[in-house]
Amino acid sequence: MRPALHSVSLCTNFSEVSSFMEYRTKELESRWQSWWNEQGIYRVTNHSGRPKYYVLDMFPYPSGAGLHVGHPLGYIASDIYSRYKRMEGYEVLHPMGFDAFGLPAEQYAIQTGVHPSDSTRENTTRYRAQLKNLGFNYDWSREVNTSDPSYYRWTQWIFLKLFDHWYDRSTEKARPISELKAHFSSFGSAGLQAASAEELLFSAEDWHGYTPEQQEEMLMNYRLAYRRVSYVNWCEALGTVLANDEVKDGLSERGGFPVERRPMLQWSLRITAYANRLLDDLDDLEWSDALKAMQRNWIGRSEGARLYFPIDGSDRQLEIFTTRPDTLFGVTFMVIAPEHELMDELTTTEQRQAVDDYLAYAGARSERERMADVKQMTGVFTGSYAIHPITGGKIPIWTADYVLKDYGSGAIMAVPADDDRDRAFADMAGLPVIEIIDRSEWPEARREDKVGRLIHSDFLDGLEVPQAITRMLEEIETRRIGERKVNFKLRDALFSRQRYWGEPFPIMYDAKGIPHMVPEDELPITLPPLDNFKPTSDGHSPLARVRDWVEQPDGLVRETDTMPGYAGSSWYFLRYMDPTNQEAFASREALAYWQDVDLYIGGTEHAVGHLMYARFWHKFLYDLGYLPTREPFRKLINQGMIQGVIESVFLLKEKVDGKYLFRCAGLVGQEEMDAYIQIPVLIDFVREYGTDSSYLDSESIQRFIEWRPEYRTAIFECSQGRYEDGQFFPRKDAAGSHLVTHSEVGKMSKSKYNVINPDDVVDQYGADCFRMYEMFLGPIEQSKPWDTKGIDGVSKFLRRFWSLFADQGQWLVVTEGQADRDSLRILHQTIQRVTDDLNRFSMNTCVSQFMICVNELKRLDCHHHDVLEPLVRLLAPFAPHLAEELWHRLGHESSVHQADFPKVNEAYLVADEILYPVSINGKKRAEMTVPADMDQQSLESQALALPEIVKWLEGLTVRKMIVVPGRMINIVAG
RNA sequence: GCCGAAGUGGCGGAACUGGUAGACGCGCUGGACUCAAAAUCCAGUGUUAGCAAUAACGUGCGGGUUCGAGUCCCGCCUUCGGCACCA
Repeated sequence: MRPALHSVSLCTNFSEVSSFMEYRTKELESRWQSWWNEQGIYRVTNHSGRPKYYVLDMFPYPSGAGLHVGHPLGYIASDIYSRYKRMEGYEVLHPMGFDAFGLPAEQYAIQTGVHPSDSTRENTTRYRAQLKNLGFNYDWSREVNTSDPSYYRWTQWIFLKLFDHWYDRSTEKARPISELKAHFSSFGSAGLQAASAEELLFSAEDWHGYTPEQQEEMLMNYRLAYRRVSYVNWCEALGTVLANDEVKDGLSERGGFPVERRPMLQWSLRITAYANRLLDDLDDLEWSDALKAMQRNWIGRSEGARLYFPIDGSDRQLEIFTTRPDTLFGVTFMVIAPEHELMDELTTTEQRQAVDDYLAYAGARSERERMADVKQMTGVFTGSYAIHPITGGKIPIWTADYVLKDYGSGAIMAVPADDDRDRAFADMAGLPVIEIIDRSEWPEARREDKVGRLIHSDFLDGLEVPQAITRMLEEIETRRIGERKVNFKLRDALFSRQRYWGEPFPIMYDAKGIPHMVPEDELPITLPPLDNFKPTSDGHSPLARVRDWVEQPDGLVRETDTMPGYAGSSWYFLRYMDPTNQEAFASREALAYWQDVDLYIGGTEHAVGHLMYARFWHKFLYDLGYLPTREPFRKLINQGMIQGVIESVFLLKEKVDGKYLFRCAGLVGQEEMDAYIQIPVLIDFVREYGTDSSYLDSESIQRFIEWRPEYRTAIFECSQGRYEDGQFFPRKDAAGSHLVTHSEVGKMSKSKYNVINPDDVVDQYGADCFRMYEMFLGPIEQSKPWDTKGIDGVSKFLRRFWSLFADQGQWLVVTEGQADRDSLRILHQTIQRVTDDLNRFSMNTCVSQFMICVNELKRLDCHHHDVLEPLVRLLAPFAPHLAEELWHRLGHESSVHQADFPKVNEAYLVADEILYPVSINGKKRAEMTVPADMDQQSLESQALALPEIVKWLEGLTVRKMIVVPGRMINIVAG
């Protein structure tokens, strides 16, 4: 074998000869990053002859804090997979962009006066640099930014389409408002099956008799983007309305300010129209069952009946929804939500005062308070009665806040005998209970089990619950007192925000308040310049202050609210397909080519919010004929979080002699924890960070004090003595101070001072090493704590990989000629394992296999070109820089990322010999190595002849032999 | 409370369809090289007993199915994530 010394001149910008032997990450990685950039190897076209594959990352909100090591986990996995797919021959769309509108930039602007567009630009620049530093194969020419007018022009355009369409339930499809008007004009509401807030009944004559304003108001009942008065989460401190998923425990998710409920005229999106399809189409998606369950849960479909209870002394009736129509004879009272539209009408003069007091009380209660005392029932009698639709009996109507305005019809029939909440309320209010279900045969059963026999229920008596439900549903329909109904927990999505930093609505109002669409050719409606970002005192967006923007020459005024964060993120995956198109959000050609996202990787935090809205918008655009697919994201993987270790020190709540006292965690007992506050410490100060014994020594206490000067005079009580005023006073003859810190695994966040910046890791170990280490940590879906110590193993692996090519101060040591069988076997085993594991997104075991392979090749002292060349291609998706370097050193001039992915040759996997474990009654007792083609009989006899087996079988009879070819032999004896 | 996921060495984790539990890496121990250190290389490392060969035990707990269970079934416990007065 002769060493093949490939010419150095192949690598053009090579200056130093010595670097040929040394693996120096920094120079090598930046060199290849710029080369890829110059060569444009990650550019994709919309008309390649190759099959397409679309790999998408959830794009980030560019916060001021920058990326930490947790963010790139999913990006690395998608980068590896998209590189693999490209090498497999696909045209791979793998883009990145920024979800750049949002509250933090606006809050920052209020605090500092820095315009959100400036801070956002700065943050995106930083993010982009951090991402590029990791060597991702994004096609940056397709970058999108939701706050860019050329992007949000199309967000506004989609909004106009939503405004201009309604949902036809008979065809399960969105249709233009013009067709709805035509229907009203000819037939009134007759024959219409539409998604709407309420069912309106009117004739064509009625329609023609309405004023334009009245007509417009009726259309609002059907539009997919519509205005309504809704009770919203009003946050005084932020001066804005928050979405349900932006409120946590009655406080704003960001900032933790109190939130109250307040009525406001708001834009909403009629996502409920799509509830059925959003639910049904989940079945075909390759999402985790857990995630699908979350979405199903959120949609919350339930089957039951809608019933109408006449109101005593009125021609109105009370609509209720129930999943248990069989319990109708057990109704002893009705409850309406405090916000119910009939509230005023139902309140009698005698009860007026009591009701008003209650409404004031309920309205002032925050979500948090309501949640805090779930079991505490409150409510008052309205004074009115409903008529039981079958028995004709009078039933009192109460109001209570355990009934929710937005679920069902905002009113219930209360059956205290069969519902815990109704029972609790009846007990509180002293209302009667009629037992209607005999559950004596099922003493353990609960209501949800739907078992038992009906009693005191007229024609239902003696029936089992399921039969009673069916029977009652029939009865309801024959008597025309209601109908079968499917109800959803899903609510329409609130779409207005009283903020500056979001998409303006392409809507103007005339003098009568009728909204008009801004013509398409006037889009985008851009945000006007502004320097005061505070909301107005009456809760309007700061845009309301910009008079010459709001008030148009023709007398129209602009909508001053802006769209919420999820507007831009609900369709960004489509824009990547054709990001610079001026004529459409994406060309038909591009949409036809890319179709949908094949693989979407992102965090679980968007499980219901973003993923639900994006599916809704996608389906809407599909209905309008713009998209060829029903669902946007075919396969979805949720990456876990990378957590940090939060290090904190115990500070005694009460000062000692006017001084703060910190005490070593080792000296604080469980039971006295309450006496201390935990102060997080910047992890840079902590010795043995992340371990049980992490501590601060004298020097790091000093740094801590410099960092938090308010503790300058504090006493630090350590296990070995006391640290005070810059001096350590040891107890007896103790050596040094050890203030043990408390370590717990938790979120990596700026406020916990435990953020690890990927740039620092890359600086020390290189991007390839960082990437592989993140993958090596464990399964992609699992959350796990970051531990910098373990990275040495991966770093060592990469250097060993390198040393297969250049070793011992020699030049390239790659040899030509026939490779030996052992080397080829480990190579092909690795190809097989890595390919399989890639396809099931088991990146951590890929890395392990690479390590096993390199260990083996080192052991075999293999430097064969025919082994190393495919290995470089195999490693390329994982360590793109290193692979590119070695690829070029092997004499190639084009990129390794455009080479073919190696294919396994099964011939090399066949082993000549097999090692069989031999067990007796399932316990392994011996091993034997035999030729791979040995037949079963010989295997059995050879196993029985093994000396260990003979010894163990003494005094036993062999009853049975189990031989699994290639795997194991088990002897059953007794 | 409901829904979902997961419990394996000192640590991160592996074990694909029920077939040698602990791959790979970290850490630790010992050794080589070195004046020394780092780096590198070699060996060992589940627990218990034993000088050892070896044996027993061992995948959260209790039971079951099976020749054989980390893997399947039944019942519990713990942790994490989501939802939470949903009629």
